[in-house]
Amino acid sequence: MTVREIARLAGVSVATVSRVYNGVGQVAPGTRQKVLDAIEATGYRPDPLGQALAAGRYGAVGLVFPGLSGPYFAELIQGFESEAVRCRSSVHILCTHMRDDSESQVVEMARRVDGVAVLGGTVADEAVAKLSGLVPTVVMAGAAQGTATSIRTENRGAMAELTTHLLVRHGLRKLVFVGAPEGSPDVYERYTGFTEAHRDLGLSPAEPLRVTMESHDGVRAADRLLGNGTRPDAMVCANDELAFGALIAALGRGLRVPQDVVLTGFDDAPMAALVTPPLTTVRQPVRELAARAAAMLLATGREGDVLLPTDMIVRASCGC
Amino acid sequence: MTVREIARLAGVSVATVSRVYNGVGQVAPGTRQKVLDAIEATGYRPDPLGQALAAGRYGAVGLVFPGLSGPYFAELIQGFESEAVRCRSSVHILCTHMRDDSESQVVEMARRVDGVAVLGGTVADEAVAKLSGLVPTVVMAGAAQGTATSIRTENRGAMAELTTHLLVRHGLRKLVFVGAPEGSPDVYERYTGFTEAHRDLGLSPAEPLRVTMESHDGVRAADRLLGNGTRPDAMVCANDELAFGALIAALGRGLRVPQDVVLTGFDDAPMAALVTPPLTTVRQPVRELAARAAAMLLATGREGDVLLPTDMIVRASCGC
DNA sequence: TTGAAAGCGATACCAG
DNA sequence: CTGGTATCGCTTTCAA
Repeated sequence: MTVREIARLAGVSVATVSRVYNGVGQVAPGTRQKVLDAIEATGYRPDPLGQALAAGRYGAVGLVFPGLSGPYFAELIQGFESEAVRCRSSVHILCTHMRDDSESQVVEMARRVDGVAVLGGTVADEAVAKLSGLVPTVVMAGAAQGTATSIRTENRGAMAELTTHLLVRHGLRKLVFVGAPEGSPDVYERYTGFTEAHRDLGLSPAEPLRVTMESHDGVRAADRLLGNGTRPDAMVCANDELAFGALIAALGRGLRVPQDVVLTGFDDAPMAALVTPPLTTVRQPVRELAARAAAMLLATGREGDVLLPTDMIVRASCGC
Repeated sequence: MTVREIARLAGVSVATVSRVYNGVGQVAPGTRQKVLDAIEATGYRPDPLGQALAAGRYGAVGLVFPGLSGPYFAELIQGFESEAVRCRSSVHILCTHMRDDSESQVVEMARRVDGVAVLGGTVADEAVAKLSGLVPTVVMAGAAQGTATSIRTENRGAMAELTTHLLVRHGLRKLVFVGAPEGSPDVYERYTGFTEAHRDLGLSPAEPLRVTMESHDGVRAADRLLGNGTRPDAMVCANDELAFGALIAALGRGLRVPQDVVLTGFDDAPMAALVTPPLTTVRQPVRELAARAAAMLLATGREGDVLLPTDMIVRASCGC
């Protein structure tokens, strides 16, 4: 079914079909009805390709992230997708993980979409800057580059608050940050909050235990940290997944949480409240972050950089 | 940059530019070089939209799934995406979760891609049949409908083997299947294997504990099952995530696994080998499943239905 | 109010 | 070996 078919069926020109379908311009009621009947009878829907070519718009937005695992990415993708679909836009995804030619692929993607949202730390800053010259771009959970805008959550302050809580309220001293600050802007900011809290109290923070962000990495981290005699007072994990892994490993060794070792996370994943002991963590609105990123891409008026608030959630795993 | 620009720059016709760029037909070396120079100088890359319109192909494939979380979906998406990108195709995603108009959205997606892979149980069978009339379709982890093909893993046999192991090798009797058979073809098949194993031994299986598939559901399931006096011998979880949640909940109550309660999973997620005790489960090639689904969509010769093998992985959580 | 026709960007056939 | 031109499906002037 093409416009021409419908035009033939309704005995009008393609221009009129287009006008009726899109509800623009003036069309006589009788003519309009003939066209609507033809559309109804055939179930005609315009080919998105033709529309895109004519309009110079693609009706699609892109989402770029490194790889994915755990509830964080699940929320991110679903938040983004929901908003995009609501705006009648389709969603392209690109996982760059472990691929060396990711920059060219991102640029390639940019040619097929009306805007791209990229997760901070996924591609090089220069690539983001370049991308932003091609198509509206928003960096999620990272810093804007070029003409891109950014949307992020308050990581640093929340982690500083959490760390201070451990240091002051619980009097802990041997804290180890679990996560790689170099891995992503998010983790970098969290680690910055961690060190700031120490410095503010005249303490010097330990080196972070650099691991990736999946729960099995938390298991390994706990095995390294809790195995020998120099066990830390607390493992301050860069996300909840790590904390869950660490929790399983700690319990598996017969250690008690929080008595023998304190554990904290970040994200407030659904399971955080359900594990024993419930996890002290920081809630961040990931779904909203992604949804707003999509909205920023699709909206006409461009918003500036956005910072979403986070909340420290104190449960029992810190000793409270 | 359009073909016309390049043609003008190189002093040739658009036809020649197209020939050079696509490496088809005969072009004189000198002419070829002029075109290549112009392409090089401008960084020209043909607009995918124009190509799609001319070729009647979109250079994109679609992936449809309910919602997502956990390692299963991570593997699925990444496997699909990797193969699609390898075949120079872009990836559209659609999450139907909790959306009532998913059928029309799937059809809408079908109009923008060269093929659609849908996860079994995501949309109604009739919708899949309809879809398969529109565009090449493959059902992952589910039954084919209409002209769609399917690719799945051997769920039933593996679960029957695992259940038999529990029943015969460990002499357990009170087994509870955790998962909703109605939720997806995958879980249905697993439950079928579970019941078959019972019947083969003249036993009658208990009703399944119907829960969704995320780890926090495993926590809740364990709380329900392990709380009162009628604790089962084993929780046979429909996937590893549920088992992890159940493990955390069990350990949190001071129960020992496998002495007090046996736990098994399905998927062999990375963490399965790392938890304490290591999880007895079934390994299924999710990544390969998804990659082959993408390949089936993109390949010229259509494959028939595919069944991928699974492996029972016996670790310590079953009592071995 | 309507239609003819010019794009949008690329491919491919048919002459030359 | 090369160029002109029709074509893909749609939108949008411009005239009538």
